Parts: sequence; structure tokens; C-alpha cells
Amino acid sequence: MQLSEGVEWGAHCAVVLAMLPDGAALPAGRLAEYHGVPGPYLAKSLQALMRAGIVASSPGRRGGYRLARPASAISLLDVVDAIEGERAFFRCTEIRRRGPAAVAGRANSPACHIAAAMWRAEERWREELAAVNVEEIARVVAEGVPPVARAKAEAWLSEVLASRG
Amino acid sequence: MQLSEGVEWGAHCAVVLAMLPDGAALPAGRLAEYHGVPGPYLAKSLQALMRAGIVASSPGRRGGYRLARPASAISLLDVVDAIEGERAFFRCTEIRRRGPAAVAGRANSPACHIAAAMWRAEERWREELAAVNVEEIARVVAEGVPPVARAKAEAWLSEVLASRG
DNA sequence: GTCCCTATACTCGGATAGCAAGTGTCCGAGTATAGGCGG
DNA sequence: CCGCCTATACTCGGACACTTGCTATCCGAGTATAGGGAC
Repeated sequence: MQLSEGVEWGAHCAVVLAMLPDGAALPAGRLAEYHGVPGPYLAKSLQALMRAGIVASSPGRRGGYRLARPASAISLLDVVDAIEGERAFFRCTEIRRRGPAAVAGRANSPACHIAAAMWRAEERWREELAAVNVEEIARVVAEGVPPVARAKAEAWLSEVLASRG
Repeated sequence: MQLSEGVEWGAHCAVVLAMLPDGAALPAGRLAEYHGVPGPYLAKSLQALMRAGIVASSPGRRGGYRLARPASAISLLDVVDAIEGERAFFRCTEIRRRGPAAVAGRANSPACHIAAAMWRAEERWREELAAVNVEEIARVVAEGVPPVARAKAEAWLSEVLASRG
């Protein structure tokens, strides 16, 4: 029961993309380099974000990834669902209907109380993640990061963007 | 990102054990038979509940499993933690410190905002599960289950207990 | 000088191996019981 | 008739294969660009 690593990567990538100048795009390889993660595998997560409509990709020489909609309209939950898929944590297999005490048809209780509690808890989790959006994260990061780190990041980004014409 | 099947089994087993008469125990094989699940594997989950101090086991001929403390003192969260382990869903690998924009030592921001949001959401999930205890579930199940199903379950249980002397 | 064409280099995208964790199973160690035996 | 001893059958507990899904990687399809050539 752990989120895949792609969730962390996808979230950080979304934040970085939110800080790009309008119209700019960043290739998967550069995003991987910036985060120090294996490039080809990060591409897999980015493709998932693509399918979910969170980021948009441009092919070709000056192509790359950019946010598909305003950062304020992208929640952490969107990113998690895109990477992990939207299936529930808890899957109820109705084991109460399988043993010697099972009865046929609709004579069972209407709902499994255990599953209901599990899904309710999961809903709380989703609500909390839905309340955080990428723009907010980017703003907090921009304010909280020490000047020296911010300068390094901006220098790197400028160089990358300049080298792309 | 899915809970293992053992969580469902463990929770249902706890509820069944909560309905036993005082002093009675049920072997793993019987619990598996009741739920229609593979016996030897269920034992694995029961051992996890044992290590967590949720159930107690008695060896020997009339041995088996019983709750180690009152059902009202066992929450769903206890069961989930016992089976899944208490490690967090989200593990922050601090990828912001790994790229070309990283700075050494303590010059980084104090906390990763993404990780903080993830852990906050997880806390909501845990709070919700901690608010549900096994006694409550057992009561709701006992009230809600149709008479015919309840009769079958009680008949099975009586037979099992009788066959154990 | 301007327009068009072509070759290029770069991008994404899906298809392909490797590995860890969950899933499923088994057999050995230990104990309470039941029956038999001796007093 | 009562107490003790032994054999038994049943229980748990940990050690051993197998499958699914995550991790990591590669190469092919497609496109915007840059340069060169023709008009």
C-alpha cells in the first residue's frame, strides 16, 4: 500500500511546468535532469499526465511538455489519479457471501459496513488532496526557497530555454 | 496503490471473533471456511493481527484465535496498520535536492510542500478509520443482516463450537 | 530578395525486459486433550 | 474409585514457490526547424 514513485515525480514536474514562461515547453529529458531521475521512466509518468489532460505535449524540435490548463485548475488529486488510476484503495470482494453462512440472491444486507467505512475514509483523503492546487504549491515554493537555490534554478532554466532558440 | 486483500479478510475476521461467546476461540481454518478464502494464506494475515496485539492465539487441541482486547478498543485503523504496516502512502525522496538546481546542506526549504499535503491527506484518512471500531461494526451487522442469513451463521457457529467439545 | 523544398535533429509514444512485493502453499514445533493404566 | 502418564490429534508459526504490478529501458513514428537552392 504505497503510492508509486511516479506520483512524486509527476507532482514536482507539474510545479516546475507551472513556473515556465507563457508558451514555453520543457522536454521530458530536461525535466528528468532537473530532478535527477531516470529520464525514460519519467516519460512514462508524463504520458499518464498527458492522457489525463493535465499536461500537453508538442512534438518536434522545440517541443516538450507544458501544462494543459491553468495551474490553479490542477489539484494534487488530479495528478495522483492520473498516475495511479482512479481505482479505490479498498476493493470489497463480498467475502461475507461466500462461506457456509451465505444466502442466495438479495437476502444479504444491503451494504457491507466495513467497505462503507473504508470508502468514506478514502473520500476524506481525496477531499484533502483536491483542496490543494499546483499554483498554490508553486507560490509557496517560490516564496519559501532560499535565494541561492532559487538563483541556481533560474539560471538553469534560462540556459535551457536559451539553448532551445 | 491498493490495500492488500488481507485487510478485508482481517477486518471480517475481527468482526466474527467479536461475536463469539466469552472464552471461545476459532481456528484459522474455520475462519477461512466461513469466509470462503484460502486457509493457509488467511493464517498469514491472522499472524499479522497477532503480532499487532489485536488477536490472541491459543495452541493445542481446542485452541484458535480470539480477540486480545474488547472489540470496542479495536479500530479499523488498527487492523489496517497491522496488515499493511504503518509506513506512509507517500514517501518523499526529496528529488528537489538532486538536480542541477540543488544546493548543499541546509540551504533548502525546510519542508517539501507536496509531501506535507500528502501526509495531511493521509492523516484525514487515518482519523476516519480510527473513528470506527469493531464492536460498532459487529452491532450494525447483527442488526442489519436478514434473519435467514443470521440463522445460518448462528447454526454454523453452534455446530463448530459443539464439535470442539 | 523572397519563396519553396529538403534534410536534419529533436521530440513524443508505445512496446519490451527486470525486479520487488503481494499471493498462495506447505510442513515442522508445541500444547491441551482423551484414554488407558496403576495405585 | 481416583490420580498420573502417555499417546494422540489438533493448533499455530515460520519457511518456501509463484504471480502480478511497479520499475527501468529501448527504439520507431512524427514534426518543427534550419539551411540551401531556385526563381
